[in-house]
Amino acid sequence: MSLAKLRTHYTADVNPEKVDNGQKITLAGWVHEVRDLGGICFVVLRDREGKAQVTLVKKKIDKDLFDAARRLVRESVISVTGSVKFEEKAPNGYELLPEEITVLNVAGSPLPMDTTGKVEAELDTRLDSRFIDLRRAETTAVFKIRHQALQAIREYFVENGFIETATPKVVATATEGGTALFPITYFDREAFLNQSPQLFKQILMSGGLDRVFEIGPIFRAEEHDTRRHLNEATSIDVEVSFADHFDVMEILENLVSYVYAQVIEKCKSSLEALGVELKVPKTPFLKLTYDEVIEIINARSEEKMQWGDDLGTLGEHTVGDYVYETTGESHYFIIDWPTEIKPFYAMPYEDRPEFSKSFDMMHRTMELSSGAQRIHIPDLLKSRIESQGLDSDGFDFYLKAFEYGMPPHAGWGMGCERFIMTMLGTENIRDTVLFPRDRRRLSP
RNA sequence: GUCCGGAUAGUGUAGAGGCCCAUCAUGGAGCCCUGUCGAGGCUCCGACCCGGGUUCGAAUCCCGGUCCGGGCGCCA
Repeated sequence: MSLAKLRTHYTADVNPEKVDNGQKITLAGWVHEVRDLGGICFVVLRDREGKAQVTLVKKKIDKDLFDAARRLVRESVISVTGSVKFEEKAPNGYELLPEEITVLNVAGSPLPMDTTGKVEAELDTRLDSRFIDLRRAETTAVFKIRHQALQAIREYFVENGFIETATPKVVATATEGGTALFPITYFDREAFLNQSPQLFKQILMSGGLDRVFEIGPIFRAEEHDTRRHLNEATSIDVEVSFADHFDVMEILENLVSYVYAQVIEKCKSSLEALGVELKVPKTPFLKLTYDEVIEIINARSEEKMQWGDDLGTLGEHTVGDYVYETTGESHYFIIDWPTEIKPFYAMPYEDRPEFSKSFDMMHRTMELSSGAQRIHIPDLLKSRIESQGLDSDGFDFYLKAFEYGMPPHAGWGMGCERFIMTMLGTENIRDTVLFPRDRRRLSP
């Protein structure tokens, strides 16, 4: 049973440009629906790219084939060989007049959820039965777009002289402090799942790789419980030598608008399936200083902020709405954060060390990315680690890289799922991950 | 962690102390039907999260538990 025998075309590839009227083809996929009208029977076959109507007229076709078709069980896997008939009355402008229908596997019944869009299912139900959920065009569309976005990200980096790297996800010590880590057993030692490639990509700068990017999983053991947090997420990370924070902000905003443009160009049908109309964000993004952000929040929100506080959710929304109302754009930067509330590796300004050369890239609804120019001076770095209450001994492997020629450098990390979520306006970040890991969900 | 809300057929829902051996849709089984487009018509099938309590009577009220959703916190 060769593949060519089971499928010669995807449903979306059947059109007058590629296929002749009357040509014999084989489609393979799932039984989406069976509409038995008595004297005529329509079987809708669905594959990854779309749907095709298989039409059987009782009088004109073998009786056994007709009976077999009308008894097909929904969501069973079939392969149908027949001749193409371009027909205005058919949904996609063509139908398949079958000679042979092979049932490759029969689906059980009842199904865990509806695939036709007639009955909604809750996210939890959908995630429990992701294999069925993915058969819905809306769900597939999200992952096709995610794929295209990641593809565009790689293109952008490669075009701009970046090297793709892979750093360890199993590590000996906490990297940055702050977030909680998942402990694991590593032979007879305790180890952790890495929360960020931060320290490693900086070591690569000492190694002279100059411009690196990495797209990989990060793990956070926080017991947060919101629509925008995951315990296993995908981080898009960048580190650039001989650059400051403004240089890498430029890379970031250009990347974001490039990805939007590519998705708009290459994912038309997926965007349509989701009912999403995208607009390319205008660059450069607005830059607000931390001090300006405090003023905006204190002027416009119930929530009052003092210098040195981090932004709360309400504050993020207040500023996001302000930016959207005044510029019509959703993306913006918050720059010049207090050194104290940023990680130890953020470079303080030489002339006002209470401020750091750091930034967050925000979407109207949430934080997407944070970055900074990094400290490349070993003594300063060591004292910053200690002043944040961390033990510098645990950072030996990292600090060593700074003592034999570390160039000045800057970088950022962006949450891939949040990026996709804000792009598509999905209500829950779990919608953007095939098998999300959150505080409660460990399976499937 | 905290506050608020919720749990009814496979799925999504109605239900506010007796109207409920529970509504509707979808689905499944069967019958009718030659162009369906979420086809249509008829018949049947399938459920009150768990434990305790109040009451003559509980899906409905109360208490405890479990699970789920949302806001905030933590965090990216």
